Amino acid sequence: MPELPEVETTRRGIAPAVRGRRIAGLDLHEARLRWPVDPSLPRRLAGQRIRAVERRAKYLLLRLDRGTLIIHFGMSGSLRVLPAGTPRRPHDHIDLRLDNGRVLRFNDPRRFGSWHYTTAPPEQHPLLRALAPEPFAPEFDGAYLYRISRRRRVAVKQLLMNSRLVTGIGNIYANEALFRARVLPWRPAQRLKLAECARLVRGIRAVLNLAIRSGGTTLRDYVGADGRPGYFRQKLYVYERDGRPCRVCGTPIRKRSQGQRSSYYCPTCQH
DNA sequence: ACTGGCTCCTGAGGGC
DNA sequence: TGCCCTCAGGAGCCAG
Repeated sequence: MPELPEVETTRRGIAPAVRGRRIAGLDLHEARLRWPVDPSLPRRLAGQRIRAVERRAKYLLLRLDRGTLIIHFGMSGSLRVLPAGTPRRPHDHIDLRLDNGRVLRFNDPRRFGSWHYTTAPPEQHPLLRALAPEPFAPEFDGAYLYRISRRRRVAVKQLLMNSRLVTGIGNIYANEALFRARVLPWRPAQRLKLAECARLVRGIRAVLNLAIRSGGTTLRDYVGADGRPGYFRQKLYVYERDGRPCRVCGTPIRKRSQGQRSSYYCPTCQH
């Protein structure tokens, strides 16, 4: 799923229902996620209050009294707020029961998601330690992108999807940001001009902002905290639009395989 | 130090 | 209808 806009939409959706609540219990129905979920989680979390709901890159962070829950949605994960006692559906793996009669329920058909708990500062956790700056942080600018792309031969699209270099971007938003910056996805990173890097930063921020405002992009599994899909899909310029006319110039959008993933581009607008 | 390929898993959709 | 193949919002890990 879940690139930055979907995680952020979930964060905003669940925050009002969970912030300040006490954890009544955790039901672990399926621990075989990307990494096995710690079976002592129920004991360790019970009774703690949820102090804040934050996001780092594509990770959702629940700040508790004595530690932090670090949740990742993988390719197909989602988190919903439901009334206690709502019958479980297929792939509902974890329930975080709250003291207000609600349950925070994690569903993930492909089980690429993860749940970790740490009592150390979360930024020191191995999964978060090496992450690049947030796309909206001041230090993430054209000069930054230009600097990290020197000497790298990888295609610019791969660079955008490398979380040690750029965070929050997956296949959908990489394609969309490249279209907005008018840069072809397979351009070697080291050949980018400073002006193109600046356009990419603007394109990344614009597409992420708009997607957040639309509640994210739903292709298959993703739903927000209220169970409703995101509707940014209708505003996509290139992703899964091959054969259809470019919204800017009318040229048919093309699709090409790049590193085990699909790239979509306008052969006229992008160079 | 980079880079590309493989891997985990389930489900949907297309071709025959 | 059913079977087989390909592909899908991620990203850690490994060999070269």
